[in-house]
Amino acid sequence: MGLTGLEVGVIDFFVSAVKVLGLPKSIGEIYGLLFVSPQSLPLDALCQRLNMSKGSASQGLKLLRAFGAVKATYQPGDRRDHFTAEVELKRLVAGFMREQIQPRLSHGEERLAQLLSLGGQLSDQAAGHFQRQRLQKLERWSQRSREVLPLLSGLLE
Amino acid sequence: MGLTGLEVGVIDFFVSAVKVLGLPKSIGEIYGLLFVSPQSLPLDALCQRLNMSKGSASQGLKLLRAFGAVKATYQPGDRRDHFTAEVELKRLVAGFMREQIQPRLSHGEERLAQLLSLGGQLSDQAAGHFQRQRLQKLERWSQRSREVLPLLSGLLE
DNA sequence: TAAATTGTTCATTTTTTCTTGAACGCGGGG
DNA sequence: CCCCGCGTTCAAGAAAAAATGAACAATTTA
Repeated sequence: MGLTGLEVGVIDFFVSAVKVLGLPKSIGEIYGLLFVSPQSLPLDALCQRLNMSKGSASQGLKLLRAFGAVKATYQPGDRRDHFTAEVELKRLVAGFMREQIQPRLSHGEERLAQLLSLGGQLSDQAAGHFQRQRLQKLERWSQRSREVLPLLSGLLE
Repeated sequence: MGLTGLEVGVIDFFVSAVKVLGLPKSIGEIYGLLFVSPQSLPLDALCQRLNMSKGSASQGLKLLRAFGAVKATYQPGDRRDHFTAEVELKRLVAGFMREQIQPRLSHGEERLAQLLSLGGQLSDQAAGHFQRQRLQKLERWSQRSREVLPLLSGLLE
């Protein structure tokens, strides 16, 4: 029922990792435990071993599944879903990009488009000129991100 | 004293951007205002125009300077520091990597080293074997990160 | 079909993070 | 030498994010 030293260590490792990514601790706990566990685990096993509420575990698993970071495996003779960690770094990164980065990037681009239309109304004075240049700079940044970020997944073959 | 529509738009843009990076809103506000401002601004101008406390502005600028995202420019006849936005994407990314990512990555590697020593004590049973493999997997991930992340800065030439 | 088991949702509470503002230190001028 | 302007620090308060747990579907099985 308690966790071994190794399990605690691995879970801790993932907790720090997901915090870097801006995700809640519970996500790291769940993924970490699944990562070290030889067997797939059902939701209530996660709750018990991690001292976590059913609600947290359910929400955490939902997000992890959306990333493709855990998969549900059918276990014959058991009505419950059992979960397993996906451990291919490339897939984890791809899932994170798709679910977290891309949507925000798109949103940012919409915002930028609105800014550009505002920019059209700028004066031809020095200040207006400067600000138009800055908006162009933002456009270039946006373009670069679209080019470079997808490459990242590729580098992890 | 108030902000123009464009200024609000740009600031908003950067506020969302820094949130993606896990940084506080105030950082985005400061950088955003400096980014659209043709002139360099002293601390108290930032406070006034952003309705922000001196404490926040000071701390925000400190972090932004550590990133190399703003530079202090000397203004003759004025005892105050004046600040300007650094707008080269490559440098911004490099600064963020250096100040935020690399330290956490190093910390993670220390943790991993500890885990590996724990792993030495694992049994030769199936479970121990499985967990040893997982630790190897973590080592490979760590190695990949060390290889790939530095490349990112390079791609932004 | 009733009862039991599994998992989800969401309002509330708890925890964490950010901001504030007052106190402090430092360096000039007067 | 003392005062004043500028900036930093940090304890306390405010705001934001996450966890809880109870209510609710859905699905099985008895």
